[in-house]
Amino acid sequence: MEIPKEELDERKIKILDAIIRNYLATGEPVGSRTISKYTDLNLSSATIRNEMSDLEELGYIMQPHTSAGRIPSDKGYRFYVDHLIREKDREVTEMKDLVIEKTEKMEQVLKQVAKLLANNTNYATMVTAPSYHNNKIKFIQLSQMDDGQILAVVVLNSNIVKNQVITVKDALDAETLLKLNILLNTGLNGLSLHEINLATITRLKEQAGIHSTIVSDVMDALAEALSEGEDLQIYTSGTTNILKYPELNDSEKITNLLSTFEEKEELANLVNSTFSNEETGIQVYIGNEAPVQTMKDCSVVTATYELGEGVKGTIGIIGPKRMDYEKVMDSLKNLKQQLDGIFDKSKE
Amino acid sequence: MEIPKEELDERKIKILDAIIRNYLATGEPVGSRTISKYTDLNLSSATIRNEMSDLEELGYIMQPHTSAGRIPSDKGYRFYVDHLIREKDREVTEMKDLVIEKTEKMEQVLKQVAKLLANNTNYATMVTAPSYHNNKIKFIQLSQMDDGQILAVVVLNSNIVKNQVITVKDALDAETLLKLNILLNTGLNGLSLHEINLATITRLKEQAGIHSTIVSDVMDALAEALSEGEDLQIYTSGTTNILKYPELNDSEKITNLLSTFEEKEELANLVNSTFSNEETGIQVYIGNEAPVQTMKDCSVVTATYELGEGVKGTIGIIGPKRMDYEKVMDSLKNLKQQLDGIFDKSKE
DNA sequence: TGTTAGCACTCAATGAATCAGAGTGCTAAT
DNA sequence: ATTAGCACTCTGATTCATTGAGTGCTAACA
Repeated sequence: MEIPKEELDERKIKILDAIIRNYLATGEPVGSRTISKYTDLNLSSATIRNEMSDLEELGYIMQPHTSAGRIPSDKGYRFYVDHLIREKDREVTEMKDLVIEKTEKMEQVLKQVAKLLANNTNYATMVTAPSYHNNKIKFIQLSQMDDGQILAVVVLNSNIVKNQVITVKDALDAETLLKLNILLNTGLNGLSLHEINLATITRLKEQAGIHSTIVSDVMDALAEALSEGEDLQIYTSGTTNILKYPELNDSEKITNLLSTFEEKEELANLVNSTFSNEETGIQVYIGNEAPVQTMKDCSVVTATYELGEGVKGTIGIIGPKRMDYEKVMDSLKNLKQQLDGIFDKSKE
Repeated sequence: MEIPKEELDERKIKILDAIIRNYLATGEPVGSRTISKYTDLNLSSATIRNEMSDLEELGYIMQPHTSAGRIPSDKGYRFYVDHLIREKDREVTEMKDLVIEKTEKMEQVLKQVAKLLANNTNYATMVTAPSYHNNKIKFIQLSQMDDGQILAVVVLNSNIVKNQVITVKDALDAETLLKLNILLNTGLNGLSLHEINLATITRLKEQAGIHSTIVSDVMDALAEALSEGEDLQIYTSGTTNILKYPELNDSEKITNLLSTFEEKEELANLVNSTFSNEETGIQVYIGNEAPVQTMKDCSVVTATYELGEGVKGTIGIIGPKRMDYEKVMDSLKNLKQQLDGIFDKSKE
């Protein structure tokens, strides 16, 4: 990926660049005459035609039909994204609107992010809540709620709170409850969720003695409360934006896409495969590269943000292949930074 | 509404009925010949034509264009819904799929309901969480989470749990916390949310003495935690179903409709105006009757369910005007009953 | 050898013209 | 009051010609 492919000389690259930029701007196939004027290399349309013919043979561009101009192929877009995008530092003014309002509720923040991004880009967006896997238990509290019902509250390191109601045979007296609370807190505090293994659990049960069944119940509840998070909170926004792009505006495509957004399960694939990847933390899927079949006519750009200690979430933008990659990647980079920081702020 | 309008004699009603039923089934404008065969009254198409001409003049049906059959007008649909739908007891078999799985989480249940209903009807659906207004406080618990942070947990009568993190200047010792907990619980338990007035609050503060500021904080937190519910939780499902109906399948309409579903704010109007209304608890909006402008080409059927003691929520179905009103109303009745019951069950 | 002018050719998009079919409204007969 | 019959209207599908953008190729040129 490092070496600009040898198969393309300077001039071809310039032409390819011009074609793609022009197409991104207009959405129309671009012809040789246009390029002949648009670029600074002073060449006649005929020469451009020859070059374009080569570029097509190499697979970077294609014709919708014989007598039309050229549009970029997936390979073309890929080349553009990998080599042609300038890392120009865009004025930050434009990003002003992307300032996240500070709120207590994680959920609110994420919804806000999705919305903001959708409005700002005119594409569809998704944001996932951070995964809890590496999150640590900060605090556990059991309280008697009712005869026969106990409320278990678990607070995780990033101030995420989970509740679970446990039904027990007989009410516990205050003293026992206090003991259990202390037991659980000393036993589990500071553990990350997958550090709670069988050994930990049996040890707790032993210590609980006569009340070991309660401990079991609590562990079950804990598992359930947290596995609820497992099936992944995903917030989407601006899904109707995709209706704006004629190349996607076909009844079947729209149904498929919108369904994918509504069901959300599929989107998890995007998230799962998006982890990893290089220093920038931003990943671009063009057409079929995306791990979600229904998005084969789209491009997807994702970023992962991190709330400290491996607690990660994903932001994604879904739009037509001819999306404004530069702007989108910039917006994501910007938001990613803000989100990376938000944890510390919310702590203070 | 009681008296079948005198302007329609027996025969006209029969014909209108036939036209509407036929149109609901096919979606095509229906002509005189069709009616002439479809009904048992043995009349020639010519006679039907005369009657249809009358019906049109009276505003019950209309022609998309001169040489087409007739379709029902809003007034026609209204008449149909009010007078023509038979209260036949539909086999319950068909409803089998509509059994709600019992789950602890209210949120899960509601999402499930929306989905179930959407799959079953092929229309778009919405379900709102019950409003808390008349819900009573069951239990409050403050716990020390961290230095400077207190976790407040509030459980409402219907087992809805809300958390709020409170930041305080200095940590409280266990004893004080216990006192505050007792104070709050004895002071607020069993009160519905709007029963907490200034008098209650000042009394609490007095009793708290030196810690009155904490009480203030708690009340603020309480307000915030519960007002979050105010901006109305609405779950939608099957929104892409509306793409299936050609009469709605027009780019602009779709954008508007889907946006309404995504934004959700507008949907609140449906909910607010849907309260009240007669014994069945089911309400039908046809076209412009709906309090949401974007739904002028749709019909909306809503039902309110009740989780005891005035804690109400709404279920709604949004589809084309030619929706299967009978089936929809039956489904809603069915679900409404199940939901009305679910509270008691989840208590046991 | 690379570049360019010129020309024939292709194809999508547009619009006019035509035609069939469904359905109506009206009139005259029963 | 009902019906048969017919002229009329309008939509939707089909065909056909026209236009214009853009290409590929060839031959001339620097």
